[in-house]
Amino acid sequence: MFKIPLKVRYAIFATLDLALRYGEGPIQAKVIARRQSIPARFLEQVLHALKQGGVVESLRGSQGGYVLRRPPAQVSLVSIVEALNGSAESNVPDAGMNGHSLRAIQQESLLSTTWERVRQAEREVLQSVTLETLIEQHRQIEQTRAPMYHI
Amino acid sequence: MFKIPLKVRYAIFATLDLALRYGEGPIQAKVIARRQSIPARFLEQVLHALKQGGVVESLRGSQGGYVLRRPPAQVSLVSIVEALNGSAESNVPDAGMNGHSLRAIQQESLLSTTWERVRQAEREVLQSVTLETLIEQHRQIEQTRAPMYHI
DNA sequence: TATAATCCGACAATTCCTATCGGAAATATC
DNA sequence: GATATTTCCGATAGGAATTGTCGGATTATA
Repeated sequence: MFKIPLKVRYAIFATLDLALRYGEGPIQAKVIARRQSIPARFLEQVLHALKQGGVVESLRGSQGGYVLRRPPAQVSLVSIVEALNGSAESNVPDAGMNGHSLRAIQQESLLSTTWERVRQAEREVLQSVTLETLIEQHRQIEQTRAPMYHI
Repeated sequence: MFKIPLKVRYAIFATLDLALRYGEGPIQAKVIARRQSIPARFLEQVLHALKQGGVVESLRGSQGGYVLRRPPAQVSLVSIVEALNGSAESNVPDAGMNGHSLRAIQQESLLSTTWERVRQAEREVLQSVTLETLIEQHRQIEQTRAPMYHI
């Protein structure tokens, strides 16, 4: 319905990469980028945001890298998405009262509860999906892929 | 959570404008634009999309304009939003199998059900809100606005 | 015929998203 | 310590999507 930025997908697959190796020590952004086909330099930024959002722990310096802060089953997609938005995302383009007429404000208040309900609905779905969930789905896909070969 | 394009708001307030005058004959795009503070020329395009989506009826020529195709209580926000998207909106940026590696396809299939659930959740909320709903909310806001004056 | 309106395609302007870059700071290893 | 590695951070380029404008064709009214 509404467009989901590529950044979100990158973040999910990066954390999923970490989840698949949870407990094996830090993993470098460069390595994740190669494995998940994500532009390395861009991924750095995404991971940085995830760190600020408390999803991921970073270890600087040689042999450093990133680690999930919590086990995969406790990392929901909401936390990932919200980490990227910095918990801001005001939805109203320029709420700074600039050229905003009284009408524009009234219009906002009329739809605000609807938008809030939409956001809440989105959140609930994303909350119900964790990295663990995705790992399971991943395994199932891997299994059902082999039989595909003799078609 | 995910950004809602301005176009959507324009469409909602334009149809709401029609809803408030439902049964009083066609209303010109120019008039709606002025009343709702929407760029006139841009609104034309939005209304055109709404017509294609079956939300609105258009009458060409002098004394023409736009009319809701159905009573306000039967026009939900989903129909408005979907009219704007032309029922397309593939969500995957470039599913044309171009440079899409096998990995990219697998990644998509892993998240596709989640995205589908998100879209469905969005749809359900938008389906539950009709122009009639908004008119009622509008009236309530109008009523509670007067008392605000002596603060 | 004159006027008023939608229709339609093209395109300009702007904003947002994606991506890249250079270098600073921190850390492990030797 | 010196060096290599890696995250951190700000700046900014590039590109795509959104937003907005324009000219004129078409359709209808009067």
